[in-house]
Amino acid sequence: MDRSPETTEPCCPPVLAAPIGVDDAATLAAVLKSLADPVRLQLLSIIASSPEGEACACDLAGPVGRSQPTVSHHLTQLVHAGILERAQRGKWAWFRLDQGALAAVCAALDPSCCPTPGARSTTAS
Amino acid sequence: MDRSPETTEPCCPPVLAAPIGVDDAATLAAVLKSLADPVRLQLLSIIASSPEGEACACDLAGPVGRSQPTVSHHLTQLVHAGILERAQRGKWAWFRLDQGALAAVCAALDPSCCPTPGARSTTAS
DNA sequence: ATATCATATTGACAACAGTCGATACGTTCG
DNA sequence: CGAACGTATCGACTGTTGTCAATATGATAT
Repeated sequence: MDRSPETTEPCCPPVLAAPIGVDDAATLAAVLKSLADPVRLQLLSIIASSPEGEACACDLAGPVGRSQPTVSHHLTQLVHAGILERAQRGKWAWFRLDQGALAAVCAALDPSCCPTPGARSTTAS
Repeated sequence: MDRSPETTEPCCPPVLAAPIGVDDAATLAAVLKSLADPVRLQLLSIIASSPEGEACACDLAGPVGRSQPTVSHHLTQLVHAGILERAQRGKWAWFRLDQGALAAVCAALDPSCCPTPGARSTTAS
C-alpha cells in the first residue's frame, strides 16, 4: 500500500488532550510496539545515523548481534509499521528512516512538545 | 516518589543522532513497551484529560472495559515505568501523569521535533 | 546456465505479556 | 470489633513475540 508523501501525518489524536477511542489506541499502540524493542531501536539508530541516512541490511546484523533472519524480521516489522522505508538496490536492501512517522508518534504522545500543523483537528486533511 | 521538575531531560540519548548502545536501547524500549498497549494508552488518555489531571482507579475499570485486577496491573506498570504517579487518598488510589516522562520519550525519539536544551537537531538530508 | 551472494520466508521453540477469578490487604464507617 | 468497600497480589491460562536453523527466493557475475 502506498504511503502519503512528506506530509507529517499524526497517526492518532493526541493522547493527553481527550480520551482516545479503542481504535485510535490500538493504532498508536501498534506503532509504539514496533518501537518498543531494543534491537529495533538499535537498528533505527544505526540507520538514521548512517552517512546518507540509509543503511544496507548487510551491515546491520553484526552491530546488533543477531542472526540475519532475526534482523530481517525486525526490519520488516519496522517497514510494516511505517517507520522505515525499504529500497532494493541490486541485491542489497537499503533502509532509511521515515522521519515523519516518528514525528507523528511524538505528536500523538505530546503535542505540546511537537507543534505539528493539523495535529489539533481530529481529522486533519 | 520523587519526580523530576520541569527539566525536560531525555530518558536516553536521541535515537536518530548516533548509534545507541544496548543499554540505552533497553532503557528506552522498556518505557516504550509500557506505552505500547491499547488499554494503557486509554488509561493515560483518560487520566490526562481528567478535570484535575488526575483520576481515581475506581473510575478507570469501566471505560476501558477490563477487570479491576487487570486495570490495577496496567496502572502499576505505568507507575513503574515512570509515566504515572500514584497517590493514595483515603482508600482510593489517584493517578496523575508525569508529563516530563512523555516529553523525555519524545525527545529521545525525535529531538528535532522536541527542542530540548542541549539537543541540537542536525537535520541532515 | 550455474555458482555465488544477499535477503526473505518457514517452522519451531522459549519467554513474555495480557487477562481474569479468587483472595488478601488496608482503610473507613457503624 | 466487624462489616463494607477499594485496591493489590496470586495463580493459572492463553496469545503474542523474539530468536534461530534450515530453506527458499531473487539478483549478479562468471
